[in-house]
Parts: sequence; C-alpha cells; structure tokens
Amino acid sequence: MSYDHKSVDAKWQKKWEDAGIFNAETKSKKEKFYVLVEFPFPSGAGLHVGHPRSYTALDVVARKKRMEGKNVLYPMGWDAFGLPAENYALKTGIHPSVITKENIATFRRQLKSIGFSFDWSREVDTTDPKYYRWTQWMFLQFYKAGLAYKAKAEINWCPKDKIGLANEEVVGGCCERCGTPVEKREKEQWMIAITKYADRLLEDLKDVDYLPKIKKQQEDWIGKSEGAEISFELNFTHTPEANKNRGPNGEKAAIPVFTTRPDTINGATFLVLAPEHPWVKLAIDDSHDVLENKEEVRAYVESTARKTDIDRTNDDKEKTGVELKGVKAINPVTKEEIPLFIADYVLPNYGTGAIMAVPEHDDRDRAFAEKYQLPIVDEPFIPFDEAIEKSGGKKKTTYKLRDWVFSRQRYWGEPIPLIHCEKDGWVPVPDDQLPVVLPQVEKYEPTDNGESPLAVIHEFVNTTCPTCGGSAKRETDTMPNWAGSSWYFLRYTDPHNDEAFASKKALKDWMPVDLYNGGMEHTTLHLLYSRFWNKFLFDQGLVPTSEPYARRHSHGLIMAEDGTKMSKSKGNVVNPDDIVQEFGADTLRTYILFMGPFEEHVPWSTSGLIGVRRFLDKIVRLSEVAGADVPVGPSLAEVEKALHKTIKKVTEDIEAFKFNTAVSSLMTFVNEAQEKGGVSKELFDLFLRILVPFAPHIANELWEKSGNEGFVEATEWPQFDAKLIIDAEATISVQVNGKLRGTIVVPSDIAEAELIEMAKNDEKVSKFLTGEVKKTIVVKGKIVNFVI
RNA sequence: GCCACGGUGGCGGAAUGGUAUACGCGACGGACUCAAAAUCCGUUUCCUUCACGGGAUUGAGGGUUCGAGUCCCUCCCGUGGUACCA
Repeated sequence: MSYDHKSVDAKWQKKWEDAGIFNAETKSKKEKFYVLVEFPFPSGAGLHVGHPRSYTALDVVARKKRMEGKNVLYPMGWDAFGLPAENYALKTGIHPSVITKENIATFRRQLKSIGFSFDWSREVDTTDPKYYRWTQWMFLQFYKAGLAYKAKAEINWCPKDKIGLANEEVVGGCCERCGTPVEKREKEQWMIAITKYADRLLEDLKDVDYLPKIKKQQEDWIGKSEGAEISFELNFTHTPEANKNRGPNGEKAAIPVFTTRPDTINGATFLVLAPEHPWVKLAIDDSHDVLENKEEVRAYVESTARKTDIDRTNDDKEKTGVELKGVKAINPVTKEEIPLFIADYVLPNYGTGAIMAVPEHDDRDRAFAEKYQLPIVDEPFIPFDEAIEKSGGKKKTTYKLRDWVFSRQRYWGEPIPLIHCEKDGWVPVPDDQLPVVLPQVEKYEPTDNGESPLAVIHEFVNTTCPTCGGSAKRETDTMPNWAGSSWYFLRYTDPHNDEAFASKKALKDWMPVDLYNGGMEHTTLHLLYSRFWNKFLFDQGLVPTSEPYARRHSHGLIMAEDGTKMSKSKGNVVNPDDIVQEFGADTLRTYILFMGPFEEHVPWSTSGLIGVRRFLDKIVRLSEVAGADVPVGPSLAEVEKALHKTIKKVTEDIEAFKFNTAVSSLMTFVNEAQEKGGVSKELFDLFLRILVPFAPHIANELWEKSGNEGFVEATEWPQFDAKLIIDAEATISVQVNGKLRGTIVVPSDIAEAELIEMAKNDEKVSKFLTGEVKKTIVVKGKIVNFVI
C-alpha cells in the first residue's frame, strides 16, 4: 500500500472538524440544499456495513452540492426508542437510556471514522426529553384536532407470559420467548386517523419526485378502490318469527357488502362474512336461536382467532368456512335466496367485512364454491350504475389503508401525555408541563393484565386533573417508535430551540427536504407516516410545505459474500471498523459506491474492495509523477480531453445516482493518464476536485502535497469544456441486414453519401453485399446498415 | 395467491432501440527480482479453426423492428413486500 491511510484519515477528519466546514450556514445568501438520510437505530451491534451505503452516496451528493455553491444541510441523529434496547434491559437490568447512550457513542465514533460530511452540531436523539417534549406536544395537536381517539384493536397475546407481543415477537404463530401459540385479544388503543388523509396522501404523490416503484408501493398500500355498498336482506328460515322487527323502525335484518364489481351481481350466488363480523356475534348470542348450527359457527370463529394472518392470506391453503344454517340472504336484483357463510378468507377490516361471492368472476370465490358445491352461474353483466340502482345500493370508495394504532404497552417509548379524570374524561397535559418524562421502573415487562410497565408506578400514574384539580390517572401507554421519526427532519432545521419544535424561519429556510434516501422497507410505514404527520402540521399552519420530501431515492441491501443476508447468527457480518482500519475510509467509501447499482442488493466482496484500494494507490503513484517533468505535447492534450469527458460523466452520474459508473469512469481516467505517461499538476489538481466526494481524505492529502492551500472542498465543482470533448474521428459499425460486418474510422463531420460509399467499399463488408441494397440506414456517428 | 423488483462472461457488473460483455475481481502468459510480494505489459464470453475466418450468445419460447439485453406477449427461476382487499 502506497500511503498510510490511518494517519491521512485522522489528519483530515480533525482538520474538517476544527474548521467546521460542513456545518450548514444559518444566515446565507446561498441557495439551500437539504440532504437527508434515514437516521439509524443505534443497536448494540454497532454500525453494520449496510449503513454507510446510504450515507456515502448522499455524502457524495452533499459534497458536490457544496462545491456547486449551495448551502447544504446534511444532518445525522438517532432513532433510539424501540424494542431492542428494552429487551436488552429486560435481560441485563441496565436502564435503556444507559445502553442507548453507549450505543450512540459507538455509532458516532464509527460514522466519524468514515469521514462523512455531517453537520454534527445538529445531532438529534428521539429519546432526549428535550426532543420528545415536542413529539408529545405534536401528539396533543392530533388529539385536540380530533384525529387521536381510543378504539378497540387486536393485539397479539401470549396466554402463558400474559403479555402483549409485537408482530416481530410472534414467530410462526407462537410466542418468541416461550413458544406458546399466540392468541388475538382486543384492547383499547390510541389510534390516529391517518385514513382521513388517504386521498391527499395519494393525490399529492403527483407533486413529488419519488422513484416510480416507491410511488407505486404507496399507492397500492393506500389502495383506493371505487365500488358500491349493497345490502342483502336476510330471511330467517329456522325461526321465521325473527324476521319481524329487527331494527328500531321494524326494518328487516340485512348485511351490507362492499364490491368493486356491482355489475356482476347477477352471478352472486352466496354471501361470505368475516368470522369477526359483528352480525355473527349477534347471531350466536341471539335469543331467537336464528342459527341451526350455533356451536359449529362458534367453533369456527374461535379457530380463526388462533390463525395468523399469514395462514389466512395464503391462497395455496385450502379455503375453509361454515354455512350459517337457518339464514338466507336475498339477492336484491335476482330476488333469489342464497346461502350465507363465514370464512376466514374474508377479512373484517376491509370494506364492510362481508362480500357477495361471484364464483364465475373471482378465483377465490370460485375455489370456495367448488369446495362447498355452490352454484357457479354465468349471468350477463349489467351496467355499473344500473346495478347499483337496481340493488338499492350506493357508490362507495374504500381504502386499504387503516388508521394508525398508536399505543404500545411498553416502557421504552414516549409516554402519551394524557390524563384521565373521572369527571372531565381525557385531558391533555398542559404545554408547560411537557415533557412527561419516563419514570424509573424496576422491571420492564408489561404487567400481566397487558398494561404497560408504567401502570405499576403509582407516583407516575396518580396525578391531578389539569382541568378540575381533582385526583386523576395518567395514560400509561407509550408511543410507537414511528412517532419520533415522523418529524425529525423538522427538528434538524433548528435542533436546539426550547420555545418551539423549530422556528418558523428555520422551517421556511430549509423545508422541504430536497433529497431523502432510505430503505424500501420503510416505504409504507415510516415514509407514509411522516408524510401524513407533516401534512397535519401543515394544516395546523405549523410547517411551510404540504409535502416534507421533494425527492426520494432508495438503496439496496449489502449482502454477505455468499449472497445471503448478513446476520449476527450466521457470523457473516462485515464490521466497517475492520475495513477502515485495514484499508482506510476512502477505500470503504469508494468500494461501497463501486460494488454495484445503488438501488440493488449487492454481495460484499473483499477482493473487490482490494481492487478499489489498488485504484487509490495508483492515484498516489500518479501524483508522484504529476508535475513539471510531464512533457506538454499531444499525449497531454489527450489526457486533458479524457479528464473533461470524465468530469462530464461523473457530474451526470452523481445526479442520476449512478455512483458505480462514476467510479469506473474515474478509474478509466487514471488508467489512461498512466498509459499516456502522466499528467500535469494543473490537470491532476482538477482531477482531485472530482475525486474528493468519493475519497475525500486522500484527495486532500494529495492536494496539499501538490502545494495547494486549504481544502479541496473549498474549490468549485469543475465544469467540463464542451469544445474539448468533441472527437475528431468516429468509429462507425457497418452492418448488413443488422449483422455487424465491419467497422470504419471516419472524420466526425463526414457527409452521409461519402460515409455510405466508404462503408460499401470496406473489404470486410463488400463481400457480404451479395444482393441488391434495398435500404440503407444511417445513424449519425454510430451505424450504417445495408438491407439486402 | 397478489404486488414490486430482478435474471447479461468463471465472479460483481456496463450498455439514450444502434459495435453486448465498459470498469473491477479472478485466471493465464511475460517483464522486474536470487526469490517472493508489490508494480508494469499482454491475453481472457463460448464453440469451431494451425491460422485467416466463421458461428452462437444477455433465464426459456414467441412477436414488433432495418436492428432487441432494452419494447410487447406467454412462461420459468430468484429476491423483497403482503392486510386473500372482493
């Protein structure tokens, strides 16, 4: 290795820090540019080699934008609430805040060792009471606007451990800790009405520059569909007297269904209800004994409660269901009596939780009909609107998107700042009493009745009502970890503000985020939640833009060398520390960008990494011959031309997120410069200015060695000279019937007729021109194709 | 099942509908060296041929086009997401 990366890395990292050159300017005439990467959860395992992929790529963008004269904000922080810290506390008894602080220190040290140009003066930490004070305050704005409400929601319940479980803690339908099959249980939870924003979250995707696949996934998740709600009247055949007086006005019992295909109603030969449908519960409990097979129905409902969603949603598994005997439904158009079923392939929380089954036109309905020998009829469609009218239905739009369950019965999260008073109901904690700080607890497990660990801290729970002053109890649920990450990009604009989550001016100066990068796995949760959160604050007049992110990109995973996911259990995790130690930060950075297309999963390769280190060493050797002893002549002119082509390519590739080909074009230039016998100091310095975003340490070191003052970062991003990159000659491939038969080198400005003549006369080509030339296609600068 | 993305040399990959395999890795040969490492020079998709050359080739099969890795259709395989969304 031709340079000592350890001393070079440390030297420039210290110089950058001392000079503070990466700190965003608060007062600046420059145009702003806000670059954001998803902030990490500081896990105990330390930085994973996958983390720097996103950070390096956006570091390149941030560094280039600064050199282009922009006032760049590129911040970093910690999304530090969450289960892993809590589970660690459960195991060791060490308070989550202690371990979180240690983990953050490790992450910070590791990130600094890679030389990212973060503005470290703006670090945020979601678990800092000064931060979550505002998370709580924002929750109260949702509450005051009527968007936060309490409702029953299903949770995973381990009957042995007597605790609620996160989805992640349910493995194969069983409790991760004890292996007991998990049940579903209803619990009152705080919900936030994100569905009220469904239409806007969908519509406003038009105004943002997200990768198409990201938009598509959000659209599918929101899942708007337009159809109709149609009621099917019931006829109780087992207990005909039950047909009377079912409703307050004596109306008959009916089941509303949602369908996107009302036009197929003639073919609806049965109804299917979700086992959780409220009517099913009523029928089981009904005093009239409307069901003939009550016990069978009850047993099926109970078996559904034990099924995981994966089981229910797997189409490869055979469909199951139970007929509701003693009840028939009337098809409102055909007037025919049709049977009713409950089946777990119908879900309770979409549409009305009941469907009209049209086996002729729906594969799932067909499979069910075939199994239970139900009629499959091919009736003619009726026009959409006519079908709705004839059936007495109404048009209805539904969404897949559901309201956001915002409660967790967990310790390591922001306490929900509400107080319950017998007299006044739910009362918000007054602003001047925020934050509601997490109290110290002895044990971190949820209580065995499913309440949060905070529920047993009497000093915390018992308080006074802010309205009436009487005794009252605090809410003990905490927020999900999506809460703090829903607005962190706002805090970065003004992270030390004690008067507001950020000043109006800072928000106006910096928002929206110009470029945001993160993983595809966050597309439907974090990305959608934070868009919603920002839109709500916008409606409250608290933030200046309706959309938080102008442009969104995503990165692929870095896999292990064998192409599988890196995981601690497999022992194939690459630690960035080891790479920085052995090969240097610049090698790690440049290799991560070079290894493959940014958006795709790529396996790690140590030999590929070594190849990149060789490239950097080659630059160092080139620097040793750069200067006076390089003869100014034709070869130097060619090197200059190659450099300007490289400037163009690197500039364009960074904008297009094609970092891998940007690096390869830098390599091509270095190879060519070496082949041509070296470069002048002037050209080498120019080269360092396009190298610096990728390999900032060595670029600065060589810049200094070359006799320059200051940082490379202080120079402007180079412009290529358009005149210099024009080629005098072009290599034209000559085809006969689309098959390559020869190549000719011609002057770039050759006339077409002359070109065709030359192509025809090329000896390799002419022997294939055996017939009459029917057509000649010329693509300027590239192809001549003779069709014979 | 559904949705999204992907499938190109020995490997990672490149390629606005226009010379497929850039760049890197690996391998082979050579120079330097007592030797090795490092470095430098060269070869390296496959088949065929002493060679010149010829033929084939981007998961499979069709199609559109003067021309397809790229666009369209039907499949196969892999990865990720998933709430059977009616």
